[in-house]
Amino acid sequence: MEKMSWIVSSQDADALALQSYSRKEKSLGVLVSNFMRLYNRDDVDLFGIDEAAAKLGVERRRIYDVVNILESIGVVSRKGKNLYSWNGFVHIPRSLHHLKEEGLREGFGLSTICSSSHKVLHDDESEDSFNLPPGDQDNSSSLSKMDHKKERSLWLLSQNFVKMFLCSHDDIITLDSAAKALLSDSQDSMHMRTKVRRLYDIANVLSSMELIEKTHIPGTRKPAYKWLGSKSLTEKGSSLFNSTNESKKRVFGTEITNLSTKRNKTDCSSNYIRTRYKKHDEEEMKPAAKGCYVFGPFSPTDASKKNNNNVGTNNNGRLQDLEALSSTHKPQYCNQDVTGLLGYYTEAWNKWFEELDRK
DNA sequence: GCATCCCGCCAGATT
DNA sequence: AATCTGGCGGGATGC
Repeated sequence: MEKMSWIVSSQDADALALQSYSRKEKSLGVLVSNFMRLYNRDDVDLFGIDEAAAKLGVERRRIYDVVNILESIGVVSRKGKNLYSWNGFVHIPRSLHHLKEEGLREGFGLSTICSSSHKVLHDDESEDSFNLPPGDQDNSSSLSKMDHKKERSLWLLSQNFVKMFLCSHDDIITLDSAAKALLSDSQDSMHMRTKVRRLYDIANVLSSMELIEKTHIPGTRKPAYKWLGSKSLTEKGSSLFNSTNESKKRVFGTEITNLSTKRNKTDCSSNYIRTRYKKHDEEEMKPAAKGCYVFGPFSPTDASKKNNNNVGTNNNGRLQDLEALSSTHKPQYCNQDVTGLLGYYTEAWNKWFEELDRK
């Protein structure tokens, strides 16, 4: 077919200008951040892969990556086909406790930076099957094929990576050393590469959750990760993903990810929802109060705060504030789902205030 | 030129 | 048979 790419309409040119690919915007870390914003709310119980993918504007495949890693630390758990339950941050300390005990039993307490020879967990060794996907929990005579697959799963790799931090005395671990340690005997360089790739994925997610942090081996340029731990996890759960304390390293969560062009193959037919959050908009959407996360970024509390400043405001004032708030933010949301969500909440607030008014 | 890791193919599992 | 899951590694992007 003839190429006519030099003849472009101004619209096309605009489209092209918008299509500058940014790898960072599409990172798993950003996705997790957005995922948290979407689901880290009291009123979320179950969610589906499809739904999450659509709302976050990414392919299903990426959601699998995220939920597998989140499941490894208990934030979500698989309930069935295309169905996960949202457990939230409160489950992390318990999961970490489990992982630590399990890890100690399995010999994860050895040094990991230099040594690469401690035994790798095979899943059937863990009696305690916390968070195992349903269906994996019962068959004790598990098939070796299954074990083989499980052994290579992101879920298990993530758990083992966390165990290394929890059980060893090294608070800094390189992905290389982790890969070696978790690769047991195989020194195959291809396996190593693959394992390291997966560890990057996991590290991105855990970094985004501020469980670990990228750093360097002291005195060298060698990149490594440091365990930040579960300190104030509950506080994190309430504030980490509401934009008040974003990571400085990467501007995680400032934009819905994976919305612009694909990396190479120009799939123009892609019907991904294209969305763009603006940092300053989010900054205006602060949580209700420290440690009191109610509605996530869509919290109505800004409105009520405004009210409090307005001595003697009536509900009309509240509604006006709400309308002002909604009109301030609404145009910024290009993602139909998110906009829909905002609309839903606005409507809910309106109803709530009307109710209050009547009373 | 190495570090990072997105992307989507496709095999295997599940319904 | 259709659909869901998710391991895997090519190769693009970042630094």
